[in-house]
Formats: sequence, C-alpha cells, structure tokens
Amino acid sequence: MVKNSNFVEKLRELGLRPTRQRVKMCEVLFNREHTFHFTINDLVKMISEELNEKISLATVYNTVHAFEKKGYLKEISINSDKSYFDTNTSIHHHFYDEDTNELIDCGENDIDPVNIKKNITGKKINSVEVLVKVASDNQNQK
Amino acid sequence: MVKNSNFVEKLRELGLRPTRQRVKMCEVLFNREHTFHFTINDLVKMISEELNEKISLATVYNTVHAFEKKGYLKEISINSDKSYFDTNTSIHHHFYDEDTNELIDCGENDIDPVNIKKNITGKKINSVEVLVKVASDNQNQK
DNA sequence: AATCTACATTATAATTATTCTAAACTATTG
DNA sequence: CAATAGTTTAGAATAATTATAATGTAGATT
Repeated sequence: MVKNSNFVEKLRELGLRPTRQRVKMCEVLFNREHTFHFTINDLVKMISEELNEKISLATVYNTVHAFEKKGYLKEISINSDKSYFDTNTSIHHHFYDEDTNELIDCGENDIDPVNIKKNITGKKINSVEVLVKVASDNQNQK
Repeated sequence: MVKNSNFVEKLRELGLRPTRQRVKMCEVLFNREHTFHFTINDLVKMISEELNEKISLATVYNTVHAFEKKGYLKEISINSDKSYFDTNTSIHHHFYDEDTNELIDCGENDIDPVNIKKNITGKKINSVEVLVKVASDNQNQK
C-alpha cells in the first residue's frame, strides 16, 4: 500500500468502505517509512490513542484480516504465544531477537538465496523463508 | 531420547517421577523410528487410547512442557492457529504442505547451509531455520 | 510392610485470544 | 434525504492454555 496518501481512495479501490476506523488504521499501518511488525493488541492501543476514542477489538481483527486477504498485511509465526503481522508482504526473511521479542526484517541481500535440493513430488514451492533467532552474547540461549 | 527402552529409568534420570501417564507418553512419543509431529490434542487422544483410560489435559500440557524444558521436545510455529511439537529437537528445516497441513522434516542434506551476511551487533545467532511451504501444482497458492 | 511426604494427576475454574451475533450505525446510491 | 447494504460495536461464544485445590501415588523413612 502506498505511503502518505489518500487512504479513502485506496480503500474504495479495494472494495472496502473508507470508514473512520479503517482510514485511521491505514494511517497507522501504512504511513511509515519502514516495515512495521505488530500484534493485534499493539494495534488496538495505537488506534484508540490516535482516534481518541475506543475501537472495538472485533473491528481491528476484521480489518486486519481484510487487509491480509487483500495482500497488504502478512501474518508471521515466531512462537505460539505471539502472532505478529508485517506490513512487508513480500517473501522475506527475519531476525528474531529473543531478548526483546523484536522482529526484524532481513534486507534483500542479508541472506544468500537458499538452495533446496529435495523436491516433493506433485508439489510446488510456494515460499522459502528463513528465521534467524539471535540473542545477546552473554545470555543463555534457547 | 533413546528408543525402545526403559523409560522408567530415563524419566528418573531427568528428575521426573515415572508415573503411569509419563511412561505411556514416552512410549507414544519416543518409541518410534521417525520424527513425530503432533499437537496437544493429537497426543491427548493417542495417550487416552493407549492407556485405555482418560488422561487429563493439564497433565499432557505439563508433561509436554517438562519434556520441552529438558530438551526432548521442541515447539514449532507454522501458523498462529496450530501449535506443533516435534520429537526432533535438533536445529533443522521443515517443509509444510499447505494442502494437508502436514509438517515434514528436512533431512540433513535437503537444504544447503544458509549463508547469513548480516550480523546484529552484540547479538549471536542461536538458530537458523528454513520453512518451505509447498502446495499441489494445480492449486491456488497462498 | 506401614507410614510419611513431596510431587503428580485430576476435574474444574480462570484466563486469554479469537470469532460470532444481533443490534445500532453510517457510507453510498438513487 | 430516504433506502439499503456494508460496518462497527458490546457482549456472548468458543477454543487453547494455565491455575487451583483436592486427591492420589512414588519413593524415602521407619
């Protein structure tokens, strides 16, 4: 989704009515320089603050899933207790900081292409993603 | 954990009392030729059948987590709605079949070593794992 | 072998994350 | 500006997981 722009039009193009809540969500999610990783709860807090009024959890879930379906958000699974979404929807790799629970996108050139030598008959590869878990040097690793 | 063996002794060595339930869980989980992927619910069903009596969900959760803490099970996150455990606790890669929701371990030689060119200052790499999502050729991909 | 004690198991309650529901609301169309 | 179809909302429902407190049991002590 394009930055710094008229989200009202963008939403309409997607076939989603540009409601107050959705426009604000777009601003929070897509009006930024860099990739953004968040949980639903993060987002509910941010939107409520920005809107200066409460937003329903259900609305946030609905809208996040609508954006996901349209290809503007992507779900990332790191561990079972946290579900992240990512505004970078391309196939890409991640660093995960086990100290801070922070998720960091890998750049295009941070990891060499992965060479897969096995293939599964009748199946084609849809995505190849690498997760690199890091932690501070002097800490007990997981 | 070693196959085909006296799990009573094994459990004791781990500092876990060899209860009926734990011994049965060991038999179901570790008495097998190949890696096994399962959800908690899968396991509850299997254990109950094997034991011919009910087992409490809480016990299965407790014991799975105890085994995980001791390093005999590993949790795998594929997507947010399913939490898998894996009897293969080494760092290894996976194929995930999006048609059947089946998780398949990669062999040692199925994927070439991943070359990571970026490093994060003050952090060391704890693990590098690749997830290859596959689906049948003639299907709409995710 | 009987007893003791700490750890385990259990049923159930509590908690958390997510989805559903039905009523109230609102953007769009005519 | 009225009609209507899609949206938001609070709250209920569901599902997964964890906590609780009573009961049971393995292993040590007598």
